[in-house]
Amino acid sequence: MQKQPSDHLTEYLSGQGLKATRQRQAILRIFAAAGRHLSAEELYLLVKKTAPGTGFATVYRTLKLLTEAGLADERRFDDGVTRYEYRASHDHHDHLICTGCGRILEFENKQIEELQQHVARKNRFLVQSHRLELYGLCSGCQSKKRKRVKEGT
Amino acid sequence: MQKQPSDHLTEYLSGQGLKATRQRQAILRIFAAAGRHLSAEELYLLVKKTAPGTGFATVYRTLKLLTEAGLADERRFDDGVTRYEYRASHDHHDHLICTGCGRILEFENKQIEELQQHVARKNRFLVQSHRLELYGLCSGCQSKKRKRVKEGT
DNA sequence: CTGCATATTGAGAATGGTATTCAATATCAC
DNA sequence: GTGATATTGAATACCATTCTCAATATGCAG
Repeated sequence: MQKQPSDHLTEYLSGQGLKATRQRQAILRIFAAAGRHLSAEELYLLVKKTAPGTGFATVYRTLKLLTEAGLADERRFDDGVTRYEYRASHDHHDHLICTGCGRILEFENKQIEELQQHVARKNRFLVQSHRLELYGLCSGCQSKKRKRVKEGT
Repeated sequence: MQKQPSDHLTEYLSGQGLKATRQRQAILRIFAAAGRHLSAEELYLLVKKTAPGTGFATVYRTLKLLTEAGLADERRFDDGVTRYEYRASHDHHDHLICTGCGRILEFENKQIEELQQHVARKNRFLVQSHRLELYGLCSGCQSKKRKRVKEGT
């Protein structure tokens, strides 16, 4: 049987002398099930449906906790809101962000990573982390734009 | 004679029906002379030395204005503060950011840009802009760290 | 050069996301 | 179960950014 996210969390918590509360378990479950980039606010709204008593601060703090536990990644794109991404087993990846509809696509490119290391070495720089984001229009928003142009709106 | 930043600004302003005020001219001059990434706060402190009456809101608004006029670039790194960079003639570039001392190095890599386009095409994505930041330790901070480890502090 | 319409300024206050405080409560080792 | 202590939820603090508004500066028309 595979290790569940909840096991991972429980382990981390007991290792740190922290407690596995009802709220933390619920938040993790809902966060993992959502399977997309969520802000604290968005997750809070989801959590409230199932567990109405849960406070915003708890959701907020739990997201930080999950990040420390390695179960989530913090992402700050250009709109000033911090989003969290559930970290399944998949590797590091970067993002394509549609400025039209806000959609977020993921990608991975080994060659780019290698070139980054190359750049770092040239500057005697030791890379701890990186972020690469491409902002633009997804295929859907490109068609919409073409249509608008054609119709002259 | 080369076109000066102030000319560029004046042109932009009159084109938009805006006014070339004392404050805007002073802010641009000081910003251009600083030649590094500055937050609104930092620039405000610099401007106050020469032109004490100038308000923070004006510095802030002028930085937005310079960005629209193409004389500045807005950068948001991971510390939550927006920084502005004077746009001289040099091309687009990306950043190495030292998590030890906050130092910012710049780099440019054509191959990475090409690979980004390749990734975009594969996803039928039309890139409008991108950001690539490498976070880590500059050579100075690496030595400091080694020293600390050696001394066991 | 003068007057006028209007863009701009500066101070302060509003905003909005993030982070903390604190008394009440839940957790868990014993 | 009991007690020490981590956690919760509500409210509040924080802080960069943005807006408001009355006073002022700008620049065009005449």
